[in-house]
Amino acid sequence: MSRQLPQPSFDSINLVTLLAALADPVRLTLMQAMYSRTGPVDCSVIAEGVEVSAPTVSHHYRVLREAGLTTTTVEGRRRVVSIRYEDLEARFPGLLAAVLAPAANT
Amino acid sequence: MSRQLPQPSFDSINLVTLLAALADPVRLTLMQAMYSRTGPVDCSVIAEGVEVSAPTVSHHYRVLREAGLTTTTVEGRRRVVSIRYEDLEARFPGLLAAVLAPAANT
DNA sequence: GGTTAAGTTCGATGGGTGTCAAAGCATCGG
DNA sequence: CCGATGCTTTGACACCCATCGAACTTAACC
Repeated sequence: MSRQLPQPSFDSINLVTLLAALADPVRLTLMQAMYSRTGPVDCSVIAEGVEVSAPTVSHHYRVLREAGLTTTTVEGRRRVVSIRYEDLEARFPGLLAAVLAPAANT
Repeated sequence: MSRQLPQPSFDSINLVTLLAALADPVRLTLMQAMYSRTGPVDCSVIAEGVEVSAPTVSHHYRVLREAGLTTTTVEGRRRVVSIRYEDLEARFPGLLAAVLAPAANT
């Protein structure tokens, strides 16, 4: 019933690509919003605090997914997104916490 | 005798700018080369493994410095560069280690 | 079926950026 | 003083990227 959008395998997650994906205000905001919650969340909920058009939000979700940061599944008309915690922690230990920690927001 | 090139203050180090600075193959290579050594090192020594022209190397050093990642001092004809360990660790704990750890190179 | 709703894809556009060659600028050595 | 050295600046070029409006796709609902 719910299919998963294509994403890079664990081994093909690239550090430069990952950093480039995080190096954008909108995408960093999305990631921080996901990080402050637990488990998969509806895309539109996460994107609420962001002030860009729908196509732009869609574009940013794609960049995050193709960088290996998130997993997106299609459920009906909606998209559910979640951070790839285990993969990222195994690949680059401590990176998520360092970048997305609330203290980094100041 | 040795003057220091301008760099952002501790408070004005921005996470997005910092990530953008790291999200480049050449600059990441430079940072990793600095990270594997202790203390300030000659710019030209660090840039040995990089296959770009001198102006490009100079450009990348500037980006790193203006992002708050490095400190550069002028000593005669040479430039000596070092990572701002203390500042970065205080500002974004664990970030340097997560990004520049040798394990991330694989 | 027809309609609404949620997201995506498709151009187009404007701004940013990595790269280099050439010229410029201090600095050291003779 | 003069040439060599180490690095920067400038200008130019190609390319990438964030953004949006319009059109499209798919799914829920009456």
